[in-house]
Amino acid sequence: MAFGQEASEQLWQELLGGYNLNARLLALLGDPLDKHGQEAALAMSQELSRVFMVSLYTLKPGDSSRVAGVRTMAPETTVTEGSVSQRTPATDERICSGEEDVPHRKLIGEEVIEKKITASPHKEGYRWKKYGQKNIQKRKFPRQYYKCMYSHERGCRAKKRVQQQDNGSDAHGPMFQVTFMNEHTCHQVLPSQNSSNNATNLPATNTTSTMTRNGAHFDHAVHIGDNAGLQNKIMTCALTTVIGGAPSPPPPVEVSQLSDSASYVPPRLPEVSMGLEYETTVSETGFSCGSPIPPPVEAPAAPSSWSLPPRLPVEASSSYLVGAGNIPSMDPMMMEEMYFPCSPLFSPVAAQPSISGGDDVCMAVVAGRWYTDTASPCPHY
DNA sequence: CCAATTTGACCGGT
DNA sequence: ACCGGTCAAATTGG
Repeated sequence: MAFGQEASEQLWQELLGGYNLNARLLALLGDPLDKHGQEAALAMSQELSRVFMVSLYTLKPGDSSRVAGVRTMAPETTVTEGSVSQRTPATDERICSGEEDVPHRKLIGEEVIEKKITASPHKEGYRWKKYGQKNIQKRKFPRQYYKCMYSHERGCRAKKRVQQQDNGSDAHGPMFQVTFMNEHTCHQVLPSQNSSNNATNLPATNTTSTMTRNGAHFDHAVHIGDNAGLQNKIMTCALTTVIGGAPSPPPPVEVSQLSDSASYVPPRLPEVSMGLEYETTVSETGFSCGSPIPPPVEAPAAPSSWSLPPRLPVEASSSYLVGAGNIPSMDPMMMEEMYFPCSPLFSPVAAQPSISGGDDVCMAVVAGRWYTDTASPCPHY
């Protein structure tokens, strides 16, 4: 299987996100769960399944094309084109965006970072400011334009466009195409960051609401700490376990480790949809707008410089999946059914009615409880 | 009152 | 001239 550098990196990030999410889940399971806790745990578990599925799709020999077709399993599950293929160059935008009918318009100085189809276009972890809305030819719904909240004060050029799919409305609700442009450059430490976002909160339980006082868009927000040392520690442990076949899984990340600036947060937390929105707060080091690109991880080397032992990681890691033996040879469609069976118990859709808050209400998890983001105009989709 | 959103005008590429 | 993207004044809402 030709494994491109981009694909490796995407896989790497996907798995990092999965590992971190599992650490959160473990932390959450450390205490007796109330109803909200169970819901959160279930959502995390489902998201983990998604992470593994996407990763396995990516790894599946000679079947990378299937990856791009991983269909949305839940209203807020995301198909990230960038995660399954190359990042989308602007010149390929039409093809990837389903805008073949729209004359190509060159965006000078705009680099398309990622495109994805999602039911939750505002939960990828950044704060955005809406600066425009436009009816687009042959589009049923207007396109919305956002730029980074820190575009001015930090000169961040990151933008995103949200386009509701004309036919994207399936049983799970409307789907949106989200196009991200330009990397965030707003992750610099902000000395004036208020101290209310401090390290006293806990992860899984140490989340703060994604709502801002003024109701600005604040998507699911796991903010990235910069402690490469901890990342190294975690990843070394994880890989030692996975690749080396250590008898026990890597120790869970200490809650305290996750709760401060040293916390490890995945480069791009897989969209913990299902209403999961985290904001791992950053303390004295200041606030990070959150870059999806992780700081360099020293050990192991970056994905581009190490080769995945073919299939071994998959098989090894699959041991952590309940009932997921022999996955590498499994047909992808079977995998979908395994991880997202249509039963009410496992269906992400059915599993979250109580936490979805309805079609137009954004939810956030704070200390294991669900909060409604009524301030944010969770676009009346 | 302030900050975010809305929306019509404007700009520039095609 | 058309159309998508952006700007900025007006509006809205907490």
